[in-house]
Amino acid sequence: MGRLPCCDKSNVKRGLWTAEEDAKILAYVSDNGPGNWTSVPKKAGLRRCGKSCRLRYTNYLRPDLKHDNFTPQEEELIINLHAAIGSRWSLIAQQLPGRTDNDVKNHWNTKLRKKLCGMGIDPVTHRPISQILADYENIGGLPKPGTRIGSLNRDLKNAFTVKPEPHDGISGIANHSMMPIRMPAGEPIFNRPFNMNNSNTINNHSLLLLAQFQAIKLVTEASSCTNQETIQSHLFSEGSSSTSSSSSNVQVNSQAPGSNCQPSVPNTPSSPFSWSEFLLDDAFLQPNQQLQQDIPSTGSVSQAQQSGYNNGDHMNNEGATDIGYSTYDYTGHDNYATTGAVETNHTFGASSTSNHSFLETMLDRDSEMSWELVPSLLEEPF
DNA sequence: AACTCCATCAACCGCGTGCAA
DNA sequence: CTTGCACGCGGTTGATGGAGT
Repeated sequence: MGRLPCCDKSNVKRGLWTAEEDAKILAYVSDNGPGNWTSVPKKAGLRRCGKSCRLRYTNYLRPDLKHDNFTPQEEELIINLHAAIGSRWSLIAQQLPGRTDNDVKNHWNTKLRKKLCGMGIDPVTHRPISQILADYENIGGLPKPGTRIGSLNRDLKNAFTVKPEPHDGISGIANHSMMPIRMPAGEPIFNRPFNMNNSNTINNHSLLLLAQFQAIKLVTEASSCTNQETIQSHLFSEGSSSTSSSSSNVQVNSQAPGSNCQPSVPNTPSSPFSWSEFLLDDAFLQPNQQLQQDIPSTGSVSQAQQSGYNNGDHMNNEGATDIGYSTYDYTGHDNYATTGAVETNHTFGASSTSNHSFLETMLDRDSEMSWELVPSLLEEPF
């Protein structure tokens, strides 16, 4: 019961594109506009899969694309957004005019991840590697050899072998190299000790969302600053948050090593979240150590509420997005839409509507989160 | 010079989602 | 309500070229 192939693989050319093929695509698009990709190969006289044509155009031939190196500002934005929303490359790319999700993803995987490792920061959790290791020691000794902690194994080599580069694209961040990335004062749920025995927690799935919300808020606040130093002080300094008080009403005393904002969490309400899914590779975690999920969600997000994400997540053919949140401009610059169409400019930090909009996008994937919990968790009204 | 290793990035793949029939 | 199609997304692969030995 496999999925049918999108085209006759034996009859299509694969591999790198020639200038001639590029010209055919461009000619087709200039005549007909982008879209209807399945019929493009036939109409344009190409022996390529329609999907491949779309990819070639959107990732390489689109006239608005930049092909030069990423600037330090772009790199910093990518890192900040990755810390906030994880590997949602298309969302991140929308904040970077002229960059595609593929560009951003490749740049992250080949450059930024290694740079963070070299700075002693785990690129998955955006936490100091030393702190992650310390947390693991706290929960019962060092992991067995071969055990994966976040992206530690994958990047361990890089962490110790990264060479200094003459042009450090993220030098501003590198200045903070061994400084822990601090969540807003009082709610450093990423920084809190990982206590496997304490079951007095809210829904663990919600914890991850809370972490994301806080990170999003943080990035938003930072992005609203115009001056680089202030941005960094928001992101890396102690006590620089708007969520100022400690999170006293909810015990948030666990964290998800390796989980970050790209949790490999089942997103269906019917499949309960378990820590073991985050710690799948961590053989030393015994089943009976899994945290309990002892608080049922109240007022879960409805399907209607959730629909925002799925509509807005996808770019339309013109590269413009459907709903407000995704055109929010973290950098404070003009919104990006490849056709030049600009939608209403929402300000995430200043608009409760857009806050909700953004949260809806997260809640769509993580629908167990209770809306009522959000303000109290953040201790700040939306 | 020959070979191996590694980084980069374009391209591919499978899956999820929206939508129309 | 179901089905099939089109499209977009994110993870992964593989070709290529440069660096190192």
